[in-house]
Amino acid sequence: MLRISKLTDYATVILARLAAQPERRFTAAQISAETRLAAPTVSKLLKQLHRHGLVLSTRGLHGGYLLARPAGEISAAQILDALEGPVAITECASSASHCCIESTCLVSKSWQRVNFAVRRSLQEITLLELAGLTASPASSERHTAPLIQRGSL
Amino acid sequence: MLRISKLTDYATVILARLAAQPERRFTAAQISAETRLAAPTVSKLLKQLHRHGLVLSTRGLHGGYLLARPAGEISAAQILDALEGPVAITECASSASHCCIESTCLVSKSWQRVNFAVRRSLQEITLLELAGLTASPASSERHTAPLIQRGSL
DNA sequence: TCCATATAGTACTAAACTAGTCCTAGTTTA
DNA sequence: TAAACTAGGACTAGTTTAGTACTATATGGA
Repeated sequence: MLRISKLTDYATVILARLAAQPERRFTAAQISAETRLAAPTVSKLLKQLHRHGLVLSTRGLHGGYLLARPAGEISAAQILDALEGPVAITECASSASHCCIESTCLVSKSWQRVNFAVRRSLQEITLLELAGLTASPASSERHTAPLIQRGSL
Repeated sequence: MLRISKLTDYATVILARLAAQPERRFTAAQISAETRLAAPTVSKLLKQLHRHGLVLSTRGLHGGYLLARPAGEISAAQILDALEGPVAITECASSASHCCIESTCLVSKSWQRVNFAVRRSLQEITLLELAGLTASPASSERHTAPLIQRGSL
């Protein structure tokens, strides 16, 4: 359940690598070597991350990639959006009319609420945490917000 | 992102139908007719739900299906487990040795924690809520637990 | 100016997964 | 024993995902 694709996982690995040395400019080949991910895949993912504004790129000789923002300002939700797009939790939600009776769509709406709540919490998780770069993870605990408020369901 | 499969969605629709009349015994054909889902699909899903103990079945003439427990005691997590199995959020987590360097696996572990936290909150959501059968949804609000405790990441 | 080294974008292929259907076996009751 | 059910598995078509290849574009140094 709640799977993320391999490519999204790879992208996180790449971003984590960039986050570890925020000032260094990495070529796709370097990242490939240092993460042991296939070079074409790394290239493809970096292009996609660039298109969504998560990394900065420089072309030409001595070109390469750089994190667009500090790792603490990149959320897990942004990474998922860049890689997987705004995919809904159920397919029925977009074209609900042709297959659903009333009770069906009620169910779909509930799943949507679950999805929305999960998204909101993913916005709270930063690349810094995903990459394991937080010095004291417990310090942010007081900012914790309930992911799913059951009353809203 | 965070998709559930069509079949899981259908299963929820079926369970919601059963939950609406907890004492009535439904045949697969009746559920198919009343939910407008294809009969073979409904059959297949009911068998799967039975195998995981979510519904009771009676064979033979006048047989059919019945919710195994009150809707309030069936969680969204149980439904997902029955339909999609204990799938991890990342594939790498199960066989991490052949493709990952140290930083890679750190990332995978973080995703696992996210997954676990999401699961825990899905355990709090009942079929009653998914089916929209709660009289006063706001009444359960005080039981709300944080889905993702950022300190645990 | 030309060439080596980068990224940008797109198109294509193979593999895996999902959804849906069908068939046969087993169970119960009239 | 026949009719009305569920149980289980196998099979197929369609879609999605992962991975690769190719061409175009940009930069900087010899």
